[in-house]
Amino acid sequence: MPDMKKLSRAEQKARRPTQILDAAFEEFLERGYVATRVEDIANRIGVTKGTIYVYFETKEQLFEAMIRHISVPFEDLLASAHELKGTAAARLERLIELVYNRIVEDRQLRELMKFVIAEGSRFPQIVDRHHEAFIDPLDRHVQSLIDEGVKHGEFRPMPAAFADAVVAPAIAFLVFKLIFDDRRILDKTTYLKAHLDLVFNGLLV
Amino acid sequence: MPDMKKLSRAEQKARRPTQILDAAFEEFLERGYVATRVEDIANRIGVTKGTIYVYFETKEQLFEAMIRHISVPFEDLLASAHELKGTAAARLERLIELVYNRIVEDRQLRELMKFVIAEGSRFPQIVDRHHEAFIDPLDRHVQSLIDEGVKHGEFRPMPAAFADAVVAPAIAFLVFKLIFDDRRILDKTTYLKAHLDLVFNGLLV
Amino acid sequence: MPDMKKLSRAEQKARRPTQILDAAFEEFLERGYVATRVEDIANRIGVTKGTIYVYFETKEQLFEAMIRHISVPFEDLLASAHELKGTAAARLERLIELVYNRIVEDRQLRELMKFVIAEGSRFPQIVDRHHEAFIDPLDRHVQSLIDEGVKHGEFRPMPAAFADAVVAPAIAFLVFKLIFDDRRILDKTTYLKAHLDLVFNGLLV
Amino acid sequence: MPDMKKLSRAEQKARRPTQILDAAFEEFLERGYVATRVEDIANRIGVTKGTIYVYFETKEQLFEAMIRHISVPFEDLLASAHELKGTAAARLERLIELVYNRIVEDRQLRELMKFVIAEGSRFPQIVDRHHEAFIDPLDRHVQSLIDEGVKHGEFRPMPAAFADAVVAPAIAFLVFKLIFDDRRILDKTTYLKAHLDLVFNGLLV
DNA sequence: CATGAATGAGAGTTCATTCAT
DNA sequence: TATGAATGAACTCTCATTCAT
Repeated sequence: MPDMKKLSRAEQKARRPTQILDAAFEEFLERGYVATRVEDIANRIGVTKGTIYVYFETKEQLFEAMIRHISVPFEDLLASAHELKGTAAARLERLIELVYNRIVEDRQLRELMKFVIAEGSRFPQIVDRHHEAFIDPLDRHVQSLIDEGVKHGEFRPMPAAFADAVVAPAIAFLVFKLIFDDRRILDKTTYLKAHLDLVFNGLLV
Repeated sequence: MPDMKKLSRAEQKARRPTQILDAAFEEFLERGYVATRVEDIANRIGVTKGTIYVYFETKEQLFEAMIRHISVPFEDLLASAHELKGTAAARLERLIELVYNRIVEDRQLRELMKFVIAEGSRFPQIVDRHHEAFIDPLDRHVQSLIDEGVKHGEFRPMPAAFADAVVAPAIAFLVFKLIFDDRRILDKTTYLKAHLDLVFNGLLV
Repeated sequence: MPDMKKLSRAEQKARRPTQILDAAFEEFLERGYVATRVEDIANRIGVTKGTIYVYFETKEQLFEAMIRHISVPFEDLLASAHELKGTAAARLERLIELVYNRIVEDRQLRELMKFVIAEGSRFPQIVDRHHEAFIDPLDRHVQSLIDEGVKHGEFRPMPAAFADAVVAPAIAFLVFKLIFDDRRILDKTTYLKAHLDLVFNGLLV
Repeated sequence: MPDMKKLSRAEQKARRPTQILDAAFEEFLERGYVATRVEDIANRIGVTKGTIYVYFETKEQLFEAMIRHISVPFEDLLASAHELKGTAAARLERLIELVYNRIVEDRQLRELMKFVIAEGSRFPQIVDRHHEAFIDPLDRHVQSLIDEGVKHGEFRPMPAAFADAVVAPAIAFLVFKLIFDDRRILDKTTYLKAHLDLVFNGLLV
């Protein structure tokens, strides 16, 4: 029976990096890369500046590590998507739902987009990585569902880049959540319903 | 024949504020609010940093003035939209086209979105102003076109927030242009075609 | 009958220096030499910075000119003192009264002492000039009255530097007025009475 | 035998604040609050400007701390005065002597008066504090000695504010020492003798 | 591993002074 | 004579980074 109450020194030590990265996430988010002080990150977990430098060589490397830390890719989401059964339409609908759920539940995913936009010109790698890890896989999966639907006669033939258009409302939803945060409440259910209705029915009679 | 070679003091002075604001736009864009040095803005137009302070009291006020400077609202675009003739569908299609054109042509509009996201927590006013001046008017106009189309039997009845979903792909297009800038080419025509196809035909057969 | 209402341009011009010096006095007084901005002095008389430099080469020279401007020596006071009649005691009493009156009435004299103390190490000349123009003549005159009184048997023989001690309470009164300005009211009459009583009666029975 | 050559970190640290305050005293004295550069204070003790900010938040707070640092009140002097024996006259004479000694020996006390006059309008607290800690206690003590002397028939009845007049020559002495510093030598003995002679014998035969 | 005193390279801002108008 | 745009040096304060303990 392991003792859960107290962390041994070794465990403590092992958690430090994660602790720092979590604190860094909050601080960098709130103030941006340049305005965040290493000391604020340290204070947030009750250590001093120097301690941060024990684990990370520079503020820049800490930022990059933090980005890697919060970038837990869509793998699981796409894995779930692959396991779906049913028509292409049903599976696409379910996938879109999963994406909305993820956007609402995973704050780090949302804020990662903020870092991509806000710090993208300072840290170009994160832009590329973000595209490779999130946008592109999602796009491909949606496109393959569309292609399948078309092949099976479920969907009509579509122009190029249609997957982008299909996914776009979810992206816009994410961006609005980012911008307005808690200032304006965006209701996921309403938004999702409108999105699905658009995708599956279009506008015309 | 007037002497065109040099600007008189008076002319020079009249141009200074605009000149500074344009330079500020470029610098703030490239490095963000905090990392931009007032001196860089000054250097960009060949003056010294003191000169900036002749026209703007603080870096903060300069930033805010710059944001106002680049926020030329959609008024003209919406005015054009109001003058459109034809069915609701035709007018909606044309409006979406106009929006894409604007996104492609108006770099300042695009980058304004970047400032909203990146500096929104430092300058909350710009978030609200952006919503009032851009998002909201566009949304309302689209919604009124939809309502009209529904009334005339052109469009089927739609769930709430449908206008958001209809506009969303344009927003996503803007955000992608922002993020990838020149790193990845986004073809407006392809994107627009997919968007319109989605809106007017949905996905299903 | 001269037109008093408006100053001609020439008159205007002739007054400028005085106007500037008066404004300089107020500003330098309030903030001290270093913290006073040439622009504040200009604003006070409704002109711009540049105008000050038409009349004075540097801020330093302006300060020095201001000091000279407000240093209207004791000549008249001492002249009045010379015209006094009566016993040495009566004349000394009257002189002390005149000094108190001057301290109370002549704000510039009082504030000159402040400049001497506050800016003395930056402008050593004003220290010397102040001594020569004010302290020393007064001291000498008091000393000569004392000597005369001693010679006539009015006063007992006195140790060296007695004039200083006789004048000292007036100096202290001035300094307190300077320090407390309007924060603590110092009543001239009470103070003067105590001073004269001390000088003419001492403390003992 | 302890190693005297170098101070340990801890010792160094403990001394820093005092070291800084002493250096600040000298610099502020020489140039006044506004003209003193934090860097000069730092250089004086061989550290860099950043170090000052480790111990004091702003130049203003440093100045105020410095004033508190040099304001070691009269408590000991008044305590000594309370222990005096003898007639009221003898005790008053001794008190006046103690005050002169203090003025001559305690440079910080003298210069405090300079700060009160020169920076009083920028730091009004120091004016009040100075009055409460120095002027007022001294005045009260002198007044109580006078009252006692009057009660015992040693002194004749005196008008109001007499204590001020009795103390005034010492204040004037202090102010002159301040103004002329080393430019003009003021001999304490001569001055004190004249002062006591004035107080105890007045001017008249 | 953790600390925090110290550094030093800036960055924002101010202001005396100049000079073309 | 008067203006005020422009300059540039100076000054306060900040903060990533180092290193002795």
